[in-house]
Amino acid sequence: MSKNLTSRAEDYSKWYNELVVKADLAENSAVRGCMVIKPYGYAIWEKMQAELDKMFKETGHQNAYFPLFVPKSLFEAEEKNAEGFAKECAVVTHYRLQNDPDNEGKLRVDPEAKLEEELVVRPTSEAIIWNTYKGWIQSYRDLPILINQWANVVRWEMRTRLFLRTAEFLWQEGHTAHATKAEALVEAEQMNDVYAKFAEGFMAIPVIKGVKTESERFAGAVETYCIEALMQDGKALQAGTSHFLGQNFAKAFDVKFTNNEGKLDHVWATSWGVSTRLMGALIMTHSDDKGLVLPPNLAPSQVVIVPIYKSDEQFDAITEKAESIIDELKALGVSCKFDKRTTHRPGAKFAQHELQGVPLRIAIGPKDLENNTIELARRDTLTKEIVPMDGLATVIKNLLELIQNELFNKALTYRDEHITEVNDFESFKKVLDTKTGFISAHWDGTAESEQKIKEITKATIRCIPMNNKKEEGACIYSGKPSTQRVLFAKAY
RNA sequence: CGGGGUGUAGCGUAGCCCGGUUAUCGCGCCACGUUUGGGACGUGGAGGCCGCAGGUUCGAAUCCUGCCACCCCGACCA
Repeated sequence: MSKNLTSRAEDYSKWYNELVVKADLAENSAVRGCMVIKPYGYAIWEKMQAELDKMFKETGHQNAYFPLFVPKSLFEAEEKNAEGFAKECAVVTHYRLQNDPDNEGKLRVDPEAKLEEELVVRPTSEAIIWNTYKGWIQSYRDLPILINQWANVVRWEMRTRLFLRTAEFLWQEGHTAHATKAEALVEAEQMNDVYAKFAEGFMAIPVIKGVKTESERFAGAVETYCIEALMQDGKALQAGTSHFLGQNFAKAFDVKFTNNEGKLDHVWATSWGVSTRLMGALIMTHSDDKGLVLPPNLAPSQVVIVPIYKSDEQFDAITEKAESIIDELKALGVSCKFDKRTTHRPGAKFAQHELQGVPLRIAIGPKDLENNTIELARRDTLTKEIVPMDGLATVIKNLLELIQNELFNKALTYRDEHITEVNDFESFKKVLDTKTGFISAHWDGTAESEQKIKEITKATIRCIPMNNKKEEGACIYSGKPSTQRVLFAKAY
């Protein structure tokens, strides 16, 4: 294992993989395509969960839990949804193993233990949930139902990458039921707004809100809202989606209610989700060649204190100082860890905390004891300064807020510089190959043109931005008339 | 599932073409000592069914056959 990460310029993909493993976020497991999320990575995910969970509850949602398995007959009920996910489903066919008579010490599937009906391991939970909702809804008085679940799902992907695409991943999925179309539409848009606010305000990741084209839409949805982020290598990442499902699932699962006029109608639905993929977005938005850069909101420890000492007396004096700093920070709601390991030298600790993205590092040594100062180092800018002990906690608290804002602004500047307006196909291809990023271009609105552009350039329509400006133009591929520009990019 | 590649210590590797001492080196690991303001140094030590199963041979990490696993490129995708 080499000391330094592969640089982003050298091999972005390699940099990403090394960073995930070396920063101790996650690693590949014995199960193909499935990762082990390690404590440090999971702590970051828990920070995301806590904030999202709070935001869901503030918008009136409750948590519940539905089964991992979906009977095949339920799964296939909503045809488009089933068809969309069929190719990547893990299926349980048996419920028992037995000793293999032909192979001592080995087990085999008991051929006698075949299930009457196969169970699909959920790739998403609409089917089992709507089958359940059928029993919960009779009247408009039972609506709306506003439920979220934190769960794992399985999608049998051909090619996987830590956090970005794994065969099993963690996510939350909201599933709501409404009496009217208008209300469901408001819900779907609201949750997309929640995701955008979370990504930008909490994770410092700028996103573009928009709707998907028909071909990119969630299987079974009428409209898919999304937030799209731009990574440092110029590729787009879908960071969250919120679907207006119309009455598709209500019809498939026969979920009807009596409205306040006494008429029977199908229920209107939404579903929305974000996953551990956000970890990938976090890494690829902020981190650098020295490792992870965490926005203060997401850092398991916002500050780390590294003691530098020669004698036990010095160490004791530093410890006393460190503990008083920790107390003051705690009172201001700032988390701080004292790295008093005796097994590593200061240099090694500096390097490790940089690799793991701790936003601020305090070093206290003999000189600081003498002068009543500390050395304060910023992870994002890699700058250091000597700061007096007096009033330190407030300085740190303000600095953390500043870092949070500056990370967002830096990412926003990069993103905005990488949205290029293009009016012909040659320029389109050139921008994709050289500058990369989002391309704002006219499109004739047909799936054919979209598909051709994808085949030729590998770029897809990431979204049609919300409140998109109407503008007359000609499709960059077909030359046919267009009423608005859409955002293209190569995507993860 | 198509095309290419790789399996040697926890990780990264040399050796393989052309079979022949005790399987190479680095990192990491352990012990002791000296160190500690940017990834410490010295000395000593532990760690290997050379992917698995057959075969050829006096002798196989090396040659042959079969199998397995993983990686990369495509198709698919939160």
